[in-house]
Order: sequence, then C-alpha cells, then structure tokens
Amino acid sequence: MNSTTPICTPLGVVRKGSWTEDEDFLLRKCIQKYGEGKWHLVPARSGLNRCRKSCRLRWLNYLRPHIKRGDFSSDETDLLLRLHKLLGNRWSLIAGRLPGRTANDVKNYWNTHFQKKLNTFAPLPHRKIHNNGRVFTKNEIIKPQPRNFSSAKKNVPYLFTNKSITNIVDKDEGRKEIIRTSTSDHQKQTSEASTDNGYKWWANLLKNCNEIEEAVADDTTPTIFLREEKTPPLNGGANCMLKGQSDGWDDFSVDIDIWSLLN
DNA sequence: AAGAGACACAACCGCAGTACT
DNA sequence: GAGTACTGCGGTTGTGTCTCT
Repeated sequence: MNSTTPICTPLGVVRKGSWTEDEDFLLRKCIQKYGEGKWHLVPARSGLNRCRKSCRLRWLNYLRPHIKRGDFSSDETDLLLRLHKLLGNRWSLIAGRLPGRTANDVKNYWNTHFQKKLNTFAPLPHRKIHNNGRVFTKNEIIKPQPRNFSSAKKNVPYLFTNKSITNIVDKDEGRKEIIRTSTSDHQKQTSEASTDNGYKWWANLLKNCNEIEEAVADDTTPTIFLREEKTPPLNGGANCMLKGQSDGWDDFSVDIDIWSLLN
C-alpha cells in the first residue's frame, strides 16, 4: 500500500494512509460537536479530506475514549479464546465483551497470536467436548442474526431482523418456553415489552445452539439459565448501541450464563 | 552493524444488510 | 418492488518496529 497516495473520487481527491495529529484533532472535535454517526457528513463537517469509512474507522479504533491499548491481560486472552470458540470470527461481538478493546484489536491479536498456532494444530473435525456431563461438538459456531437499530425503531430495542424470532420466556417459575414469532409480530411484542432487558437478544444469539432447545424441550435438563446480572456488564458493545444512548451494554443489564456453554 | 524475517498495528477494501426514496 | 445510499463487519494488506543471525 502506498500510504500517502491520494485517490480520486467523484467528490475529489481523498487522502489515504496514516492519520496526522491535526486530522485526529479535527475528527475528535467534529465528533464532540455533532456526536457519532452520520459518517457521510463527517468529512464535510470536520473539514477532513478523508472518506467517511476512514473517519469512522479512525474514530472507532483509535480516537474513541476509553480505548485500551497495550498487551492483552491473561483474563482477556482467556475470554477471547472462549468467546472465539463460541462465536467464531465475530470480532465485533467478541470485542463487545472485552472492555476497551476494539474489533480490530481483537482481530489483530487473534491473527498474530492464535491463527498460526491453530493452523499448526488443525482441529479434528467434529471433536467432542465434554462440559458438565454434556457433550458439545467443536467448531459449531453460533452465528447470531444481524441486528439493526435504526433511529426509526428507537423504541424497539431488540428488533431482530431474522424472519423467525426465538423467544425464551419464563413460564411457571423458572420453566422456560421457546416461542417463535414472525418479525412483524415480534415488533408488536417488543414495543409492548419494554422490560425485555435483552433476554431475546441472547436467546437469538444462541438460537442456533441446539443445546438451548434441547434443554428447554427436556424439562429434566435445566441447563440454560437466563439470569439478571448483578455486576456491571463487561463492556459497552458498540454494535448493540442505540443512537443517542450511552454505551450499549449498560443498557443490557442482563446477561446469560454463556460460560456454561464453554470450556 | 547490517540485513532478513517476524511481529504488531493501522488502515483499506469489498460485501452484506438495512433504510430510504 | 427496484434502485440507491448508508452503515458496519470481516478479510486483507501495508508499514514501522523489533529480534535474530
């Protein structure tokens, strides 16, 4: 890559390559004034000769407050390994659980520290993992459906975009029941159920994990717990953040015991 | 000291999903 | 419903720095 070669676009010449301190200052000032989002307006507002993508990336990966730099702690590494096992290359989701770490950080760290090792020790296909008497098959990555929280849906915090929504609801004190609804039905429900607190998000996250349905279908296996999180969540997940809200996960004051799925 | 290779990180690119017209 | 614009994500690449020989 020629780090400073400008490219020509219909809008003119856009600078590429490393950011200067002046550019950082302009971008930071712009975000402070107008807030995050509307990235297509940022170059004009800030006076930067950069494309919107470049501005967004610079802010998210470098300029945002509370970004942690430096080595990953052993706890973070452990968490990263576990989450990657669960989620695969869903870097933004993983980063959402690592305070102060960006998706790019996580991705870079993974690629430099673990990718080669994994290639060296290629996993056996369909390897079974035992966890508290339950058997998991390795490499079955849970893939949550994409979510989007547009400004038009500010009152529908947990709108899922997949056609079939899986809800887990409490029934008869602790018994769980899975309910599938259409997206439109779900919109109605979520707009009414403002106390949802993220149960559905996690239920959706784990939708493809057969363990949930097995556990719920089989009353004798109370394995999946959806519990209120007493301690603050690990991080603000930017990709789950509603526009105008603070930092994402603090609005998701509920977590589930995904750790029971790990190890 | 110098060159080669490895590593770490920043940044770019292409694509998919969603919103808007 | 179609076309376009915007956003966000993951994969990939470029470059500076460090380490080894």
